Amino acid sequence: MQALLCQLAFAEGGRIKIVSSATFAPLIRQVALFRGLSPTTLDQLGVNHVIRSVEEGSFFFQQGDACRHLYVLAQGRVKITQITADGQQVVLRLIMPGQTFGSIAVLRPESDYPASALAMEDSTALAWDSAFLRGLAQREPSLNLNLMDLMRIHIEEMQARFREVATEKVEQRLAQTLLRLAAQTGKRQPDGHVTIDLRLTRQDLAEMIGTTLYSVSRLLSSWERRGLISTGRESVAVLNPHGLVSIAEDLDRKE
Amino acid sequence: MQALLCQLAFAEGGRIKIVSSATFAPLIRQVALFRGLSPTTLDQLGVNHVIRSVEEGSFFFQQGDACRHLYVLAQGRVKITQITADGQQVVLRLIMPGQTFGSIAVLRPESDYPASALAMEDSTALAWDSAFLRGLAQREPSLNLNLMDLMRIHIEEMQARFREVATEKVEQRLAQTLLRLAAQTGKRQPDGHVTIDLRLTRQDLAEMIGTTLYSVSRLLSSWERRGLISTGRESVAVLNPHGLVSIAEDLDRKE
DNA sequence: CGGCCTATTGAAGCTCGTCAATTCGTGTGG
DNA sequence: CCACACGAATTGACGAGCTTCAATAGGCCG
Repeated sequence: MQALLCQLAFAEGGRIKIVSSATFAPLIRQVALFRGLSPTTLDQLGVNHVIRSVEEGSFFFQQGDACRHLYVLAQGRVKITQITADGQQVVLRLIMPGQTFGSIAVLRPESDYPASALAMEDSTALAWDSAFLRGLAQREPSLNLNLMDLMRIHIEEMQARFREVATEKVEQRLAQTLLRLAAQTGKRQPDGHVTIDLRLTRQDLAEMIGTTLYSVSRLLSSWERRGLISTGRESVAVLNPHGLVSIAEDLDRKE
Repeated sequence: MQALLCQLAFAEGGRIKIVSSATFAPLIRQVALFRGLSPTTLDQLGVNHVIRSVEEGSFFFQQGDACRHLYVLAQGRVKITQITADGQQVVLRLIMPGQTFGSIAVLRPESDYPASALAMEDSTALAWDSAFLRGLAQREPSLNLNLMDLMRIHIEEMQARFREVATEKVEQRLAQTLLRLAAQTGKRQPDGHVTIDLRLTRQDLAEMIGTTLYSVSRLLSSWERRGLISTGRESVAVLNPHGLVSIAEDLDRKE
C-alpha cells in the first residue's frame, strides 16, 4: 500500500497526507455502499481504511494501474476520465463527497483500473483494500447487494449517455447535462435561481457530452442572450429550467 | 409467470412455445454466469427455469416492463435496444447463444427493464425467476461474484463505446465494430477470409455506432472498392483486417 | 502589473445527416 | 417458373451542424 502511494505521488507530483482516521466515522455510515451493514462491520470499516489526500490536478489512480483499492470521496471533487490514443479525453463520471469510485477493484484482484480518477480540486478520500472488502463481503451479503446496486445504476447511466451521444445533437445534450447537474448538485439561491456550484470549465462540459469547448461556449453565450442562463467563469446559473427542457427535448428547432 | 408470458405474447404477437427442459442441461453448465457452481445448484437451475421461444421481430421483454426474469439465450440472436422519445433506436448489445441478458432483474425485485430485448431471428431462451436466483445466491456466493463480473464487463464495454462515439468519426467506429464482430463471431473461411455470419442490416450497424444507414452504406461501398471487405445483403466479409485497423486508428486521414 | 488560464467570437471547411430516386436481392404467389 | 412485391442497399445532391484554427478579450493570482 505504502509503495503504491509513493509511486503515485512520484508519478503525478501529488502530495500525500495521512490524516487522523477518527474524523470520518460519520461519513462511513452515510455512504450508500455501506447502507444496512451491521455495527460491527461498520466499526471494522472505520479502522481498516487509509486516508489519501490528493491535490488538484493529481490522480487517485490512473487508467492501467493495478486496482487494489475502493475509494469513498470525503471532500473535494473528482472526475473519472478516459484518454484516447490521440490525447482526447472523455469524462465518464463526476464524483461528489460521499460517492464511491474505483469499485471495479473489489471484483478482480488482478485487473487494472479502466479509467483515471483526477482530483478537480484538493481532495481527500477513504481507501479500502479490495482483498479486505472481499473478505468482509463473505460475512455481509448486504455489501454485495449494495455494490451490485451501484453497478446497476452505473450501467443504466452509461447506457443513457451512450443513447444521448448517439442520437441527440450537441445542443440537446448540453441542455440535458446542465439540467442534470442543477438537479443533482445545484443550489437554489435567494432570488430563486439555481446555480451549479461545480467549477466546470467549458472544456469539462465538452468532455462530458462529446463535443468541443468552442461549441459549448457558443451555446452558453446564445442561451445567456436569450435569458435562459447566466454564465460566469467556471460557473453557470439556470434561470429558466423550462426553456432548457424544451431545448433538451428538441421542441424548438428553427425559430 | 404464465400471466407474463401471455401478456407478452399478446402485446407483441410473439408465439410462445413451451419446450422440454431436459434438452438444455448441457447449455447451463457452459454459461459464464453459472461457472463454478456446485452440482446441486446446477441441478436446481436445470429444473427451475422456463423455456421461452420468441419469433423473429418479437420481444423477450420491452423497456419499462417489470423485470422479473433473467435470460440465457439458447438459440437464435437477440439485440438489446433502447428507443428515444422521437423513435430513434440504439443497439446496446448483441446477444449470442450462451450469453445472459436481463440480468438487472436479479438485483431489484421491483424495477423495470431499462431496455428491450428483440429477437433478430426465431429464438429460444431459458428464463429464471429473479426471486429464485436471489435465494440461490445466498447459498452460492459464486453466483454473486459471477454476476458482478458480468456487470463489470458490461460497464467497461459501455464506457468504451461511449468514448468511441464521443471522440471518433463514423468511419473509425464502423471499422472498429466490424473488427470486433469479426473477432467475436466471425468464421474463418477456407480461403482465409473472415466472414461475419450475423445477419445485420446497414440499419443495425448504424444503430450500433450512432449514425445513419446511408453513411454505413457509403463507407462499406468505398471499402469494398478498395478491396478491404466484400459485402452482400446483410453480410460482410473482412478481407483485409489490417486495412480496417488502420482506418479504426485513423492512420490514413487524407490519401 | 504581468502572466496564465479561461472564454468568446469569426471565418472556413469538412463530416455527416437528410431527402429523393433508383437498383438490387429475396421470397411469394399466380 | 416467372413476375411481382417488398425490404434492403446504393448513390447523388444539398445543406445543416459541428470542428478547426486563429485572433482577441476577460478574469484571477502571484
